[in-house]
Amino acid sequence: MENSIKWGRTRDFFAAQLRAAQMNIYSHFTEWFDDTGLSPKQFAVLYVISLNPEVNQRQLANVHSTERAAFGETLARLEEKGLIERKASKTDKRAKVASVTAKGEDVLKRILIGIDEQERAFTANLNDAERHMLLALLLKVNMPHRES
Amino acid sequence: MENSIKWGRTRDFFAAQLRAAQMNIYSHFTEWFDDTGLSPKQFAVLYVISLNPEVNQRQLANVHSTERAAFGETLARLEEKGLIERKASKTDKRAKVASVTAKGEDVLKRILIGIDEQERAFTANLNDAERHMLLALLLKVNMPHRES
DNA sequence: TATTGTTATACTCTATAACTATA
DNA sequence: TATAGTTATAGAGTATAACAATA
Repeated sequence: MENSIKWGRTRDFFAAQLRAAQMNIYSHFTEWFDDTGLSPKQFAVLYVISLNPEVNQRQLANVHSTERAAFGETLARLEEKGLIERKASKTDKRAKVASVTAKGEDVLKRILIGIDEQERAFTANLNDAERHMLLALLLKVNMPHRES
Repeated sequence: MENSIKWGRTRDFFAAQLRAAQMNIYSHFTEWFDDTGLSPKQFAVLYVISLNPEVNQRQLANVHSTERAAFGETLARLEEKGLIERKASKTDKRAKVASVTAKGEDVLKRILIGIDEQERAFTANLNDAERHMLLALLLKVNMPHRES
């Protein structure tokens, strides 16, 4: 019964395979780093803030291809967890700059120590050459390209 | 200023690149097929239903790796749009089977006609060999593998 | 006038738990 | 007892529009 499902061309569609891969890595990541309570996006945001402590919210939102309004919510969640702090920019009173707290640095460090192993485990079906190829192809796809 | 953002290892992480790719194709798909009002997932669900009109909701949910409760909501949205119908199974009074309406078939047809062009446009940075390679690698990653 | 961040609003997707009808 | 589907609840993520403060 379960085996009689017809898939048609489902497996040929990038949209479907990318979505499946993204859901899988989301689950894998949150399970692997369960103690931190962070999602892949929250980790990425925390990581970029730690590298750019003087950057304002709009710039951070741009980096993560997210609207200002939605991105403010993401930052609010990180702030509620005590992982970042926000304060007014010294040079522009409209802007806020975020910085990672000591607790945030600790969480970040734990993920950075484990992330390579986590990603290798996630891509356990691939050998090293395939792993590098997949990452390179994803980067290439994600590069901005001319509108058709 | 915008250019001084430090990315660190962000571009090395599968989690970040898969998430970016999935967001990009979601935007591209919904823009390309704006007149249908469907998301990639809704299209995939509609497509699988059209191929498997006698399959119940639990089986459909399994195909799409979604919990029964959440999947019921997805079907409810398709039903509200008049693209599918649900009726009780003849063989199991607990179960429901979904089928695509005439309107649903029309929407599905429009997407299926354009999907190859849409996916080629989305992967405009890749040549044919790279495109096939990317899809093959995604399929391989998405294959179930042993727990470590 | 334009920009930064916020608030309000809305929709999709995800999950868990408890419920009902049936098997 | 177990299963199919629903409802209730919660949270993350996404987006648009309107607003106050500032540039």
